[in-house]
Amino acid sequence: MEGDRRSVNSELWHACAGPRISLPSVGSLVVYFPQGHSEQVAASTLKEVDGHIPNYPNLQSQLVCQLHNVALHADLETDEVFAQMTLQPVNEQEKELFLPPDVGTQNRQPNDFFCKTLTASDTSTHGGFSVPRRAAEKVFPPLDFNKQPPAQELRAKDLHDHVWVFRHIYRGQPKRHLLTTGWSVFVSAKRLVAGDSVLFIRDDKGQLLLGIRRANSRQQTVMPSSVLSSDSMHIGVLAAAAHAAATSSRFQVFYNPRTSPSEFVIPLSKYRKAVHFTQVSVGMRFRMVFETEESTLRRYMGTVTGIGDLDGSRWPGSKWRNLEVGWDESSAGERPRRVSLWEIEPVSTPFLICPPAFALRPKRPPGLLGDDNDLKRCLTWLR
Amino acid sequence: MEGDRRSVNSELWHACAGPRISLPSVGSLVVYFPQGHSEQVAASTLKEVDGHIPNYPNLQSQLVCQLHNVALHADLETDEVFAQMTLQPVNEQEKELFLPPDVGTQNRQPNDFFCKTLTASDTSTHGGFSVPRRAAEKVFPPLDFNKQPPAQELRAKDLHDHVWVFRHIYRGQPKRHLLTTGWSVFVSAKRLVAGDSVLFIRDDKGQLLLGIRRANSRQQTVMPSSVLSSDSMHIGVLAAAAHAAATSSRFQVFYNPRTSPSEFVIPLSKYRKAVHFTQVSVGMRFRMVFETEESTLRRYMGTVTGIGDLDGSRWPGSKWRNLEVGWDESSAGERPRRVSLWEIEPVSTPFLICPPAFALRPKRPPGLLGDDNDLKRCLTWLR
DNA sequence: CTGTGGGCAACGTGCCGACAA
DNA sequence: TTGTCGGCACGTTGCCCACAG
Repeated sequence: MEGDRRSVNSELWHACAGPRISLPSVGSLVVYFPQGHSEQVAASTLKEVDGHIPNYPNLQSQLVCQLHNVALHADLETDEVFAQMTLQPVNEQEKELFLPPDVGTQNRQPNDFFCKTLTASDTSTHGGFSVPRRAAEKVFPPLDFNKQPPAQELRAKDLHDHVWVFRHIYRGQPKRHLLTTGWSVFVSAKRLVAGDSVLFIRDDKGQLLLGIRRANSRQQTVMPSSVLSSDSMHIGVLAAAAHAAATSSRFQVFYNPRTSPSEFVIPLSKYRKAVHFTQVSVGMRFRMVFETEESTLRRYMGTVTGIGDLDGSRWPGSKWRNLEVGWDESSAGERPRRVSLWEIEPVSTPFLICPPAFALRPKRPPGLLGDDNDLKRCLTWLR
Repeated sequence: MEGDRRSVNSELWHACAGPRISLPSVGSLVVYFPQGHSEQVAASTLKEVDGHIPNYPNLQSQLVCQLHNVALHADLETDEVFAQMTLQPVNEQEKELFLPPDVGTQNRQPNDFFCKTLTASDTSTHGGFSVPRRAAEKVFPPLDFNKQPPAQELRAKDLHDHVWVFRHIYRGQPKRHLLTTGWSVFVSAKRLVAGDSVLFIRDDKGQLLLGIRRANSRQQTVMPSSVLSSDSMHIGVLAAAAHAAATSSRFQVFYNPRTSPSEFVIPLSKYRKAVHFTQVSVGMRFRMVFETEESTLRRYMGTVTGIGDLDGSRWPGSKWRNLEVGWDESSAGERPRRVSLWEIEPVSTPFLICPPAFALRPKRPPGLLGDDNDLKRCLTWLR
């Protein structure tokens, strides 16, 4: 077993992972997508899957599994958070025996919590860290304003239980909260640059915790490719899943929320709700949640422009990213061109702005692309 | 293909890899050992193979392959050298068609070359780098001794073609060669500490090259385990080899000379010479080459104490590390307890010091462990 | 011949309020 | 409210030689 590493503080892990990330409950049923896992490997190695990967004809595009264990970890070098999940494929008959009680663990951000994106001044060697007023008042212990200037020593634990000590002072004209002594060693130790974020939490016992989120644009851990060829990694992912499916035995999956393009272990209930109760059709309008540069959530609107296999030769009929989509705002072009059904929230099409002729078309059989002329005319009309 | 990275300078690569490392020639026939490859993964991840790995009954413990390509690389973060080999399993009948012309590429260290282990003074922030006199005279361009003091600017390329600039000066009482300006940025950029080594080469065109060798004791790249479970990595290695063997198709192997406990791609001619022309038996005396702390070669003497499978359940009859050995010098205990036949040089047993009764024992059938009492008495007698 | 340490100058780090966005 | 800057003190870096192993 690889259980010799201790799990890290769950609240801090989720704060570092960001508001969009939730993990399925231990014991519940989930759907595991080898394709998604492979995409995470591709994102980590910067190598796409090429033609050398053998087919695993007995490996389905999705495996219903029981989630036996979730361990939360953080990379020792980079502090990147990741989750180690123990999965076990379940047989068809077992699937109906027990349905999971809920959809996901609490992914709510802690209450006494703040997250600030670092400025050039925060990360320069010239000075310290400027703490937003409200943040300092919410999560730091109150200062003694009788002292001149008011100051105290802060101690905060990171994901590895390393304690960082900062001098917290309230000074300047106008007055502001600053972290001075101790700040620069933290910045250089964690190799923070302007654009990265720092977050502080006050937990139940009043202890301070702190974590970091690197800027979305920054390359996360570029897997040192010196150990294993990316081919072998992709094969390893598929062969491990195929072996587990064939023998109904447990296997290990590492999920990197901030590297992986999408979650690939989905609560079964969420999956079923999306697949069985959503009438998806070309032209359907939907919303989808993304994390902004400022680490907040934002919904973007889009339209389904096609339904079909992402990789028809290897994974025919897979539900993984089988929806082609377009986005209303063409400006920020970092949004995916393909999504999966469970990632989106359908929006009841406002009949007012779309002629009934298009909106009421009979649903096309899934997996088949129809003539897109109608759709194009509709979209043009919408502009 | 993963050929988008450029190969690095071969001479410099071999200098960094060390004198013990040689690579098979491109085009030649080699023997590939999945077990050895797996051991490299274990060394990189610090995770031993556990029981969760499926068996690949169709995968032999050794594959005869043609070596189609060798690309020399270096890790961008750590400068660790590694080789990417393209292998293709060959059929039984093909094996005899062409025998490789030679045993290995030139692994001789370059002529105009020196390697110095860094002292505390070399790596401290207090000063520069003290260049051994002979080394400076052999590889650096000659100084103009009319100048007072004699000094010049040195430019040297590393494995990534990054140019480092140093001020080379000859001063002090007594006079000595020093690198001053530019040295400390190099030390901190490469994260060198006392005990690591730096090497300089003057190539054919008079250009200076430089590289590093980290101290043997220092942990090399600890694979950030956040991407792939070590189980999946081991499975990936085995499944990739099994697939290639089944389809006679090419596959990629990454060899890390300084991380891997042993080479696992061996020239076929070397393998055959060792296996067919060596009468191995318990009690046999041999020598084996190791790299010392000072980056030089040294031979150690040992005795074969047993012959048998390293992993009888998974790899029965494998020649990989099937010799159990003891070493004459018990002091330095970092030498392996098991070796493979092609790693050692048999020494004709001096009959003078061992009673003929032991030395002339009939050879035991390989793979079977005999009664060790005779051997033990012999070894005791030798002390 | 070369590793370490004292002396000393130059430079960078880091704390302060001023100012403005 | 908070990001950046000039001012300034102090600690570190880095070049020099002396000395000794």
